[in-house]
Amino acid sequence: MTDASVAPLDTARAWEVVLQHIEGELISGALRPGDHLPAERALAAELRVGRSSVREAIRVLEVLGLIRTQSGSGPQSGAIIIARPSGGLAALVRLQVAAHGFAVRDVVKTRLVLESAVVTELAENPAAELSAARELLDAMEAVPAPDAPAASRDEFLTLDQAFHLALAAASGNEVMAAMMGGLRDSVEAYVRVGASFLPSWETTSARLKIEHRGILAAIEGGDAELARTRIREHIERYHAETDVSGIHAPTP
Amino acid sequence: MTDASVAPLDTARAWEVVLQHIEGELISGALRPGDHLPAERALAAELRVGRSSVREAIRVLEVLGLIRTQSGSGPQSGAIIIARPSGGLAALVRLQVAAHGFAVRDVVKTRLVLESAVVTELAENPAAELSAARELLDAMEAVPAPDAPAASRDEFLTLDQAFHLALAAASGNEVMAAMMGGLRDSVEAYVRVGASFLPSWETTSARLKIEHRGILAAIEGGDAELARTRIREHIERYHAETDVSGIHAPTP
DNA sequence: CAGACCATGTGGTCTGACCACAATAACACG
DNA sequence: CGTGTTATTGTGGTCAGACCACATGGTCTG
Repeated sequence: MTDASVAPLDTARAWEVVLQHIEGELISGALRPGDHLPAERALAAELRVGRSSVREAIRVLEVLGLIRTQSGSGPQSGAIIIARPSGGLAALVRLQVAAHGFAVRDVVKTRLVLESAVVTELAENPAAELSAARELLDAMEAVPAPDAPAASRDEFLTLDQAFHLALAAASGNEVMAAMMGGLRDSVEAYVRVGASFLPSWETTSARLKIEHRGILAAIEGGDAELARTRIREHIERYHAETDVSGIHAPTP
Repeated sequence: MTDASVAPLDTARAWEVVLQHIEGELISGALRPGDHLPAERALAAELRVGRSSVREAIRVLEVLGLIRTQSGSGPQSGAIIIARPSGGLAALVRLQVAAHGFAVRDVVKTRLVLESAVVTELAENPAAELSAARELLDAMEAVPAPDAPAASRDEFLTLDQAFHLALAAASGNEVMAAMMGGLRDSVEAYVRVGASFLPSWETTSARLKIEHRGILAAIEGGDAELARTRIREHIERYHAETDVSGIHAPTP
């Protein structure tokens, strides 16, 4: 048994050792998406660190969206390398916005830049697979919006986000897709609050549907310039309408 | 004392409770950059969770670049909210690349999109403060590059990155600056490896200097289109030259 | 008054012990 | 012989307590 508490020997904290070990195995290809990480206890023994240190590294990987953990037994249990990235960026951006107070304006601006690039890419690539986006638009039409109970508003907003993400996914650039998702999530709260203050949700949602169709049409028509213009107006108008800059924190 | 092991009561894991608690205090403004988090033991007692759960949350925040931890005593010890965000995105992207979640190509592409937006913004805004970028270019000229010992190469690359970040900072959009920095950092390793394989570093660095001057000149001349073209060629050419896509893993 | 010296508080780590859960193996019973 | 039930095993999730190394600040001594 190793003597207890041998922390600052190598300057690298124990959990960093674990993290670097796993990263190394990812780079070398010893670990690939779908693979299981060794059990926490086994990893701890292998690397000669405490299980708590292993857990701290595992936690980081989980939040970063690299692995998924599941207790219990069987093939689905343990820590599994996730193939498709998700969540991590959203959590990061959300927390950075919360902590450092990134201006919502800057977040929206950045998102606009990315979305413009996405639609440009799609418009210039006729082979783009847009059926997913199309289906989401159909689903949006189907949302019951009689007089907009909060539930249907939320459902619509969810579909709205899914539409934008579908476009990003269609572009094939997962980095951009993940970033867009993260940026959108981080201003999500503001959007939902703002949406509840709209004079007429029915009017707004109808306009949003039209704008979405317009964006998709521009892409399918191969008109990148038009697609850029429309996505810009779509985002800018929406955030102008749902502006809640005077609400933020209840500064008395 | 609370009964030991009361995990799946509320469906939220203990460390998530801690994370959400801290996030809430960030959003509400109770915690601001520069503030100290409560001591781990105190936080654990307050939230009725184990210290290890608190540590897992702290670890996540640290990797995400939100806090800095320092053992010992005094004003500099403990977990402190970091003022300027850094590192987090780079770590995330780097690990995602390692896990094959992101392609380096996509990372570079995304960076290109952001940088294009930055130079466009700068070119269209005559009031932009570019003195920092200018000074960095002067510093680059001064780097002794006789026959490029590795040290001067590294120094040059550092200044190179600083130049790009200075442009982003000048645009005033912190989100974009943070993302650009993170993306650049995440491919840093690839860049440095590639740079060591260049046939003639002297030639390359001379070209890079010229390109940098050209970008800055286009911005100062208010020619957004030209600035975009130049930044694109700058980045694309560089990554074409330092392409190490065939190196990666020694797939036998 | 200055320097040495402990007391204190902090993160960092390890160990050992539970719990809840899911899959599987072993078993008993009709 | 088949089938349903019951241990067994292995996993993450959590907690509690114990050290260590370190930095600080007050206290004590020469």
